[in-house]
Amino acid sequence: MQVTSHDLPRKAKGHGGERREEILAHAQRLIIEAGVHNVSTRQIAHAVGISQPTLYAYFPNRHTLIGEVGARAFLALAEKMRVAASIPGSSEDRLRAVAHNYVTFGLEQPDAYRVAFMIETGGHEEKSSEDMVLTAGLKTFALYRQCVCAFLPPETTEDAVTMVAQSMWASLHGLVSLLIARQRFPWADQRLLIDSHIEAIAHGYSARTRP
Amino acid sequence: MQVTSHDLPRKAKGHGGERREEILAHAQRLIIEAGVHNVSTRQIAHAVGISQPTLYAYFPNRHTLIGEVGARAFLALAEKMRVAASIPGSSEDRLRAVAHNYVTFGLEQPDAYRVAFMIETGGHEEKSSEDMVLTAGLKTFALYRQCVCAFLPPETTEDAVTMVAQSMWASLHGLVSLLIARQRFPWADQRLLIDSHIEAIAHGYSARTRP
DNA sequence: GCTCTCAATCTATCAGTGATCACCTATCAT
DNA sequence: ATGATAGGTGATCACTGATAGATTGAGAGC
Repeated sequence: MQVTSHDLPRKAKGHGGERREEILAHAQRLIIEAGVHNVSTRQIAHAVGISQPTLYAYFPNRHTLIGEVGARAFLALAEKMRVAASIPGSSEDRLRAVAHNYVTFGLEQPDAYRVAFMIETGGHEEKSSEDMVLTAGLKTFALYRQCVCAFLPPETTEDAVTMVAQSMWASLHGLVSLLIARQRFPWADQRLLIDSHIEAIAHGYSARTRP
Repeated sequence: MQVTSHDLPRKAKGHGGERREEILAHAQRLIIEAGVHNVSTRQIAHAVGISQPTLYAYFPNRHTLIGEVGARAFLALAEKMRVAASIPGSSEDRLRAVAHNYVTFGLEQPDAYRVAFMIETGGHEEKSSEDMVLTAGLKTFALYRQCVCAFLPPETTEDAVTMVAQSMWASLHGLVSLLIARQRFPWADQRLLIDSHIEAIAHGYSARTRP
């Protein structure tokens, strides 16, 4: 739990934004190291080398700060998916690849994933914070939706595409979040489970040629 | 936020268990009313009419107390699924009914569901607490697995049944947890989405007669 | 160079949290 | 009646997120 407290001098006049970035970077690191619930504002401040109240000059509250870290995790996920979305092959292959990268991201960076998806809004719903994650989420979802769109028959309506994409995403999220949150559950062989899950998702919405 | 502080006298000698039940009942109520993160040990104690340290005579820590509330929510969910699992019709109908009741439970009692499924173990993994939820979870899962087993071809191996059941459950959980946690996301029509999701889950693992 | 301004940051402090301690006190078997 | 003990307490600890008000220092204008 050794945290570096460099104690660097204050930022120049117009460069408060840099501090902001530093804070976010350290917050992300600490969260990944120790888990969301085990990181306090004081720890973050100390890691950055500033006093705790200074955080509140950059973020209205802890929730918003964590939320922004989550939003960035979302974008990292989007990047991983974007890579998979541009491999050669059939649209189904790409969909599978995207799904695979999605799951992999969640399992490799469980706390980033947790922050992005499993953060509980305390109920007060402070717009600013929630919107931040929401916007990032929408951006990432749009990317996923595109893959789904290419996978579905061309005559599918926009609304139908959206619905299918949301359904598929939910299925992926369900597996990842459960694997993360319930590690001691007697899961089937993880590799098989993931592959089978992704296969079922693709098959579930493939042309329902019910004779 | 008015809480009843009856201030009833102490329990008789062998009846500490009753207090325990009272605590759990009030904790559940408060959690459902205000959300998991907005309920403190002091609030629970005050609602029951005892002092805060007394809680620690019945539960080793807050996490365990909340965990037990979650475990009970699990059992309530199991009961709802059990009802759906015994309706007449085909095994596929029953599977759908169970899935529907699952989703409904989550949406109607989001905080019970949150406690049961979305509680973050702080990482320290105190066996007692985690096992409690895990045991209840296993019991509920076993029930679901039974429905899945009846739905699958009789020659399916035990391991395969387990895997499919876990995959299906994960899909259901994904939808419920996302609908709960991201209420402001621009979801498709909720009724349609749920029906379509359940349909896709069933179809995803139906006989893959790929010609 | 000097000074003034204001962003950047600090110290001090708040109320509330989970948890622990040493200590009462009512009940019950004897 | 009495002693053991389950049941329950007030005081307190270390820590949390958050706020108020004072202070520092970089840069603009002169």
